[in-house]
Amino acid sequence: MADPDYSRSLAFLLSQVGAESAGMFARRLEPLGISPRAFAVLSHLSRDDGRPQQQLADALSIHRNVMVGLIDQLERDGWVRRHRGIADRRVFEIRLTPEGREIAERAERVVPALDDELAASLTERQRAQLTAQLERLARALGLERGIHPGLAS
Amino acid sequence: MADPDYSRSLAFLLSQVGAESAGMFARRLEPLGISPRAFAVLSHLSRDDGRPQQQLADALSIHRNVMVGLIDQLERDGWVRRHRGIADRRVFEIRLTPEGREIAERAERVVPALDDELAASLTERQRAQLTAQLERLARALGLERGIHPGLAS
DNA sequence: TATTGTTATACTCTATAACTATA
DNA sequence: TATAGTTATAGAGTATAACAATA
Repeated sequence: MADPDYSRSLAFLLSQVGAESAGMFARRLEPLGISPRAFAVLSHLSRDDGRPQQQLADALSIHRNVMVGLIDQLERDGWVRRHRGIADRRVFEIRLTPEGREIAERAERVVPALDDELAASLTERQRAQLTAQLERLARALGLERGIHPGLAS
Repeated sequence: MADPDYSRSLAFLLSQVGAESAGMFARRLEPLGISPRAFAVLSHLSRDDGRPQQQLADALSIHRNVMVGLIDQLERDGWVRRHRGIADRRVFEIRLTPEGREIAERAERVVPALDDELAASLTERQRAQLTAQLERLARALGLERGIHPGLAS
């Protein structure tokens, strides 16, 4: 039987390769005991520590109800702690622990390693072209830097 | 606050743009009343009608237990029918109805239309390069033509 | 014994709404 | 009244195992 017509389509290839890339990323995070969503939170905090839960949820397009369980898990793992806000006593500021900062750094090293692995079949020039075109595409589609639609809820 | 380092990574961009492409595809199928999985089944049948459920499941990497509900729905919609196999009376051969063949053709037209929309911000040359590199990447990653890892179960 | 299709069960996710404490 | 965080509930989806019919 012939290959389906759509198997060479841009939409299908983007979706197919993207799902595989997301899967590879999740599998490489698994030994560290963190989910892709937990990665997003840890990485965000490592650049901007002490954000309230609500702001974290907004920034990552994750529903605040879901954020509760995420932070619960990260707190259980000892990577973040909730600190009651002083100016506004309704909020919990989320701060990385030293262990949390370390796991965030380890997790972020997964990204360039995976990039190299993904690009192994491409020349340096092809890799740079592909990255640039994907970024142009992301902007044209209205996707924001660092916000993954697959994590939204 | 600065953009995260990973926002320009190949892995992140592939995953980000891929998830958006998959979402756009699903939203464009929705008015036709079919899910991405139903699309995969209909499209497969339009090229190779009358396959048993088990072979459909294998070909699309969808678990046979899930295939039962999928075929139930397609049958309820009037787009396929189960025919008891003659040579092997255990199997149900799945055949498109005339209405099913028509909806399959309409659904398949969604793909080139979405491709054009996705590529609107690229030159013809860039689009061809991007498609070629994604296809090379898909083969290098061991992905098979027309098999979407996100549909697997 | 193995395979096809099916069903039942439990488990995970998620969406929605409602609650509390603060503002 | 509105907002931050939380909890409860129900619904969708999925994985696992087991079943009947046939090979």
